[in-house]
Amino acid sequence: MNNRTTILETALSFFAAFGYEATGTLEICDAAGVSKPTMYHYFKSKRGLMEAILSGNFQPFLERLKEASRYQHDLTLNLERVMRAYFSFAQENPVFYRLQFSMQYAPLKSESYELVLPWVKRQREPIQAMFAQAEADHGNMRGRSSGYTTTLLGMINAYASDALARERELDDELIYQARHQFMHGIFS
Amino acid sequence: MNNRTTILETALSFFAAFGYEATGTLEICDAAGVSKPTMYHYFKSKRGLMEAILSGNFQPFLERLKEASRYQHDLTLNLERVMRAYFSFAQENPVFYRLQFSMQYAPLKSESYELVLPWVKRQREPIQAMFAQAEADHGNMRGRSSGYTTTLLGMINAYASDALARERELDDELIYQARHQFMHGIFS
DNA sequence: CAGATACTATACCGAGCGGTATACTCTGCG
DNA sequence: CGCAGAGTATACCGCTCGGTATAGTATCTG
Repeated sequence: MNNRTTILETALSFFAAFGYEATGTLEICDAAGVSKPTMYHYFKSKRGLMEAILSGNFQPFLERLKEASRYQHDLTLNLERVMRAYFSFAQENPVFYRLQFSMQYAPLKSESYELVLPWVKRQREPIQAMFAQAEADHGNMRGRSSGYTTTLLGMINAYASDALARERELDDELIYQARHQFMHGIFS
Repeated sequence: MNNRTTILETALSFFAAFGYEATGTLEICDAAGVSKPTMYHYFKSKRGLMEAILSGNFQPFLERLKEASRYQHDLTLNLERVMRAYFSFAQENPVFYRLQFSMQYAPLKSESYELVLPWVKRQREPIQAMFAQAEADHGNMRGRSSGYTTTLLGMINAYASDALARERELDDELIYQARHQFMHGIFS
C-alpha cells in the first residue's frame, strides 16, 4: 500500500474516532509512518485531506444512489433499493459512515459541517427527484418531496447508526420493516 | 443579569454554533464582556463551563421526562406525553437542543460525546423502564425495551431537528403523526 | 549519463490555545 | 473605620497546533 493510501486510511480512522477538529496532523502522520511534509505533498492542507476522504468515499456511493433512486413508477421498489444502497454502504464502510454521520450533525458553523454539506446536498437531489416524480402517480404526496426526503434520510440514519452501534445486521428483515414504516407514514 | 449567567448563555450560543472544541475560552469571555479569570472563577475550567450548561438545562428536563414516562397502563398516552416533553423542550430551548444534539452524535472518543453521555443515559432510564412495564400488558413487546427506547429517541430527534431546521412548529398534529407511526412500527 | 520530477526528512515558525500568578476594587459587616 | 472575601483585570506561561523553508534522495526520461 502506498503512502497516499496509508495516510488516507489512517486519517479516516482518527477523524472518525476523535473528530476532525480534535485530531492533529502530526498524530495522523506519526501513525501512518510518514512525516508532515509528505502528507502536505499529497494533500495541500488538513482540510484537503478531509476533502479527499469525503470525495473518495462519497463519489462511488453517489453513483449507486442515483441508480437506486431512478423512478420507474413503483415507489415501494425504489424505497427498498434506496434503503439497501444506504444500508450496504454503511455496512461496507462502517468507519466512514460513522464519520460522515457525526459531520452531518456537527454545529452549523463548524468546519466539519461545512465540509460535508455539499455531499449531503448531492445525496438529497436524486432522492427528492424520485419523490417529485412519484407525485404524478400518488396525488396525496403533492408538494412534499422535500419533507419526504428529510424524513427518509432521518429514518435511514437512525436505523443505520443504531445497527452500527449494536453491531447488528442491516438485513432484509430490517429493510422491510423500515420501508413498511415509512410508507405507512406517507399514506396514513 | 449577573456575570455568571451572561457567561453561561454566551458560551451556550458559541458552543452550539461552532462546537465545543472549536470555541476558545477567550472568544466566550470577550463576547460576554468579562475577562478570563472571571470565567475561571465561576467555572473551574472550560470543561466545567460545559458541564454547568449541560446540567442547568438537562436537570429540569429530566424531571419532566420522568413524570411523562410514569407508566399507567396506557402506552399510547405515555408516548404522547414523552413526545410532548421532548418537543416542547426543543421548542423552548432551541439553541441548547441543537447543542446537545450535535454532542450526542459526536465522535465516540471526543470530549463532547464524553460530556453528554451520562445525560443521555439518564434520559434512557425512565423511558426504558416505561417500555419494560408495558411488556406486562403487551406480550409481543417482550424483551425489546432497549430497542424501543433507541428507536423512539431516534425518531423524536429526527422530527425535532427537522422541525428546528425548517423553523416549523412541533404541534399536536406532528405529535399525533409521530406517535401513530411509532406505534405502527411496534405492533405490525 | 544528465537533468528533471516526485517524494521524503529535519528543523523550524507564528499563532492561538487553556490556564494562572499577581494584584487591585468593590461590597457587606463587626 | 477596618477588615474579609468575592469578583475582576493585566499580563503572562507552556504547549500544541497547522503549515513551511530547506535540503536531500530516489526514480523516471531523454
